[in-house]
Amino acid sequence: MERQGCLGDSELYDFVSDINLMEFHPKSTAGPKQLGDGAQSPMAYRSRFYNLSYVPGGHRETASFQGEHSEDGQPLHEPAPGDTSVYPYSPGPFPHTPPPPLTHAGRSKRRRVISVGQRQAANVRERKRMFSLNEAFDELRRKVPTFAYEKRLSRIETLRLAIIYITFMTDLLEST
DNA sequence: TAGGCCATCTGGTCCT
DNA sequence: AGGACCAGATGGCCTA
Repeated sequence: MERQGCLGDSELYDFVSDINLMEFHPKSTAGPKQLGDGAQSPMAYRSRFYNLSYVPGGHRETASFQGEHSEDGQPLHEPAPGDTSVYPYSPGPFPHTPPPPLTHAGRSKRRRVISVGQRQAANVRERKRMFSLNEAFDELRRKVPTFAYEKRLSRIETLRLAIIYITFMTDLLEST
């Protein structure tokens, strides 16, 4: 696993040490107060601080975009020209499809009826959009400094660490 | 086994 | 009209 970020060990050490002084208490209950009880290294402390676990080799790859294919491996396409089949309302087990709000005339407001093909095309676009979002997260992960053994940062951890990193670098610039 | 994280689906809303 | 964006719901995978 490659080292993320571009700081040298000493700089990283300083950065990590500086984090200790910042008021940032993510979800973890293991805050700075636990620094003395067994957190010998800044790495160990930092892991506690961010509620990150030491998982040697622990890494989960971001799922790659598999292209426009349905679950059964069939490629998904844009809706066929003649496809006028309407996507059924509340089709799946999802209870998050409440009945549309009714107007006084009893008709749904701005109800947008789409075909099965359009729904599938929208799903494909959404997957592409999320894939692109994850690519941006991966790029950000490579920019923020982490330790080699450290578990892959989650998205929320990446964002929070990036905020701290930017704050740290800004303070560093202003102090020089 | 519970909780965290993530991929995916879906409908609503906004914008072009 | 249709695409982009968003948030809620769900299920799978993984770890403690």
